[in-house]
Amino acid sequence: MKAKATLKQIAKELHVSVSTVSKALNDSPEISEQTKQKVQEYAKLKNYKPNIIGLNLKNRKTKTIGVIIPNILNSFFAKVFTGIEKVADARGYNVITCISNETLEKEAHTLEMLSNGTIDGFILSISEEAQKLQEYSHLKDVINEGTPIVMFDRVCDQVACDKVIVDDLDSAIDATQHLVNLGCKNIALFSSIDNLSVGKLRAEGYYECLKKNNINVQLALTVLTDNEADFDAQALAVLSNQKVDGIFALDEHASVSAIKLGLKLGFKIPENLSVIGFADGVWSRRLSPSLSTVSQHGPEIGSAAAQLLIDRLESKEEHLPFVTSVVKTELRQRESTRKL
Amino acid sequence: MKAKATLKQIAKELHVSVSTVSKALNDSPEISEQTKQKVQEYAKLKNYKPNIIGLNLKNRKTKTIGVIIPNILNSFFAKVFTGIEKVADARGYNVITCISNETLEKEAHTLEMLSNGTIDGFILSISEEAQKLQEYSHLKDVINEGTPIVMFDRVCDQVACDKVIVDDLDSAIDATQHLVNLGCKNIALFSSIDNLSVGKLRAEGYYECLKKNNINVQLALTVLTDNEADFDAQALAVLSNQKVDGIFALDEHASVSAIKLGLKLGFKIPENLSVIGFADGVWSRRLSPSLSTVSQHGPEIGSAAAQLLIDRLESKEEHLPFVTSVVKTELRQRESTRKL
DNA sequence: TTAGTTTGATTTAACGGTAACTTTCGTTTG
DNA sequence: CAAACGAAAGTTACCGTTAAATCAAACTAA
Repeated sequence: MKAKATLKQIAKELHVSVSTVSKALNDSPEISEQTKQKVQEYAKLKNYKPNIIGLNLKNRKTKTIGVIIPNILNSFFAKVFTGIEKVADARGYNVITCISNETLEKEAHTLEMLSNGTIDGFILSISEEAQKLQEYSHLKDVINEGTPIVMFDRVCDQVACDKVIVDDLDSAIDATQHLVNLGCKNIALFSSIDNLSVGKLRAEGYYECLKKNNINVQLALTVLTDNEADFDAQALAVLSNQKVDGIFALDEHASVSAIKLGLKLGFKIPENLSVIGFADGVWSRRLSPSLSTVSQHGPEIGSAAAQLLIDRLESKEEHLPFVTSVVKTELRQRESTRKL
Repeated sequence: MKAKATLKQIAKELHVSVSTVSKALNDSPEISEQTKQKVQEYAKLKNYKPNIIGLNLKNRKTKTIGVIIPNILNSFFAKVFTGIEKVADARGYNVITCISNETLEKEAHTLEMLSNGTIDGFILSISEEAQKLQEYSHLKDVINEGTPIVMFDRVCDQVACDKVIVDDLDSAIDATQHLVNLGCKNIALFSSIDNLSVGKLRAEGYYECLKKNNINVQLALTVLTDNEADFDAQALAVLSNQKVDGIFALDEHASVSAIKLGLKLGFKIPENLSVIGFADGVWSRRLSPSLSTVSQHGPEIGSAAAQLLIDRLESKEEHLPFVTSVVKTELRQRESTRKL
């Protein structure tokens, strides 16, 4: 292990000054071709790479983005992450990733730890706990200190920043309408994320659509929980006692359970039970029957968020207005719904 | 947005020297209690946070780990990542994450980009392409420059570094043996990762186990591909023509396809077809029937890797010997295999 | 010839922080 | 009363890099 080459070292060994070396390597016109060549060759020989830390200090920026994700095992977030990473990489940025584990404490701690020069800006989706407690001061603080934030998916109105969301309300209306169009009369609403802003919006879309079609909301067909265990129990009850012929599931767990419980209770899917769920593409395809989904375009959300952040970071304009970018969802019909 | 507080600023505003402020904030005994208190209070008021970049430069380290993962959508890697992140966080390290997308180019590029002071060490799983081409010089270069690497899961003997692996061979033997014990006579081998070191090892375990039980390997029951499309075609053929009564699947895709194709072709699982696969826990449980798996303990692999790396980074010992840590797998019986 | 410009390099300062090494000054102590 | 000590603060150098300012020598033009 040879010590890493620095400008100083090279300068000494070539008997020139540090700044000559620096300029030569940056191809400055102030330096003669001869010297440039000599320095560049020697630098290559020594495998010189400019130390980024020194540069960061000088430039007061790091070309690094902090990403805070509630849970990387949720494939939606994993997909968003791929979108972020791709754009960041293409534009020359690194990504520091942290997992809040849905806790406020970890989220706030991460924000605190990284907002000291380590990163230039954040992309995050708010943790369940922060959203439940409506505690957003840690986010505001960071923004006030001058570190921009882009929020995605789970956002909150109270914080002024760029946002990337899915049109949850409209998507839910469309999905529900699709079930109505298929002829479903008793459409159940399944959610295990009723604590999240997105969960509430999607539920609202369901209600709105039913009203528009003059269908009464049946509380007995509604499962709104904020955890998987409660959900499974209630969903089982609803499916056992009712003549459900359609299910609209608001999250991945609810979607999978809908199919699994439906099959177990003897429903024929999609013949006498149609299921549409918010879920990720890869696994929806792998289920049998494969799940018709509201596809959220995770990678697009991620890349939109990264573009927004980097655009802001690189803009000389100090007071760029905040934008909220809406990524359209798409209804992907697979085997769990009848064809129209 | 107020400018961030620096020592210099505070010093000027309090009419003391920079080093007095620095020492006061670090609670040095050289400074009087009075001054300390004054400085500390003022710093808190100004919400001073030491700029990490300056410190990094001084200390010649960043307390940041670079993680290179072939594909974050593969839930095994996502699980490993959670393990890495958890340990890193607990020990005060940040994690920069990059996705190689299974390409050599991105892997090498990432290594190159980050090994200039940005990070203290790497944790990575070799990309498919690098493994196929047996191209490891980029890894050796980084190590030679003094940046330690820990490899996990997909490793290679040619590079001297710490490694964390699963005992793929033994796990495969155990899994196959379990199928034999269940009375399976015609056990198919399903792999869509035959290009990877781990895939080859697992296949070898299958062969070894059959030999031990005096069962002939039937080529007609063997599907060894390196991509999902080929796999599906061949697997369908094998299942259509044969009296298969057991399947040992070496990766997630092969596992899911085994169940899906089996059901489609009219097999009763587990009554007349037992399936065991290498796969992730969450989704295996969600399949119907749920999949019996060789559980790879992703989080443990990640945390072991992070511990190894950080231990090395923080050791004063220059030439710590390289270790290979083996994380035991576990056979998780679910609905896709009969009970013994 | 001499001032003025070019060319090519060096010096210096700066980014933010730490720490070894001074300096200053009041208090003991011989 | 002066030398010695110690507390508390200030100076300086350094980490690696860039860039503005400066400098020296060679060349150009009046």
